[in-house]
Amino acid sequence: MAYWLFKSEPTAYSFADLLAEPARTTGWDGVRNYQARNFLRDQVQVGDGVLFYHSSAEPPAIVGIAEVVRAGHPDPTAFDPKADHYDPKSDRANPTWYQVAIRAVRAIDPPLDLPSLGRVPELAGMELLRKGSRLSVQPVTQGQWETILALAQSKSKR
DNA sequence: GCCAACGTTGGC
DNA sequence: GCCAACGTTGGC
Repeated sequence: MAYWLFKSEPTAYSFADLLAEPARTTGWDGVRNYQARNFLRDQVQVGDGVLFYHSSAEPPAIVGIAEVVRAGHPDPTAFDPKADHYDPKSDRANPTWYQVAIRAVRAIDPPLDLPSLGRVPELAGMELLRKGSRLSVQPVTQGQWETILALAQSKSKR
């Protein structure tokens, strides 16, 4: 059991979009960075926890929790000439790009915005908070995961 | 819109 | 293998 943070620009694909999917599930396609690809292909497992993060948002924030429902498998959009992230160099016999499938668990409301996360001592050292961090699939430690869930719980409006 | 911090490409 | 040029990400 491991934990991850997945980034998405909400104008491209938001947590609300995930909640609106059939079975609240989608293939996490379009990842075209080798370090992120390696995590998706080799390490992300069914049952792992996912923090859903909105980048280039106002403010950038962790907005939901998801779980992995299918481990790494080839990303079909890499083979589709009409897809945004089509990669003519990838082929089905030896795929370059991988995806996993995730299912929404619940929204974090209010979201945990980036400036606030930066003030949490327990999260010092989190990859998301590192200056220049661009990795779109990043590992989260169990301690970071528990801290974030506790923050979400304590601020939750019900 | 700016720009820092990357990652990728390609000449050599 | 080096590294300059270029492209991208993403906070501000």
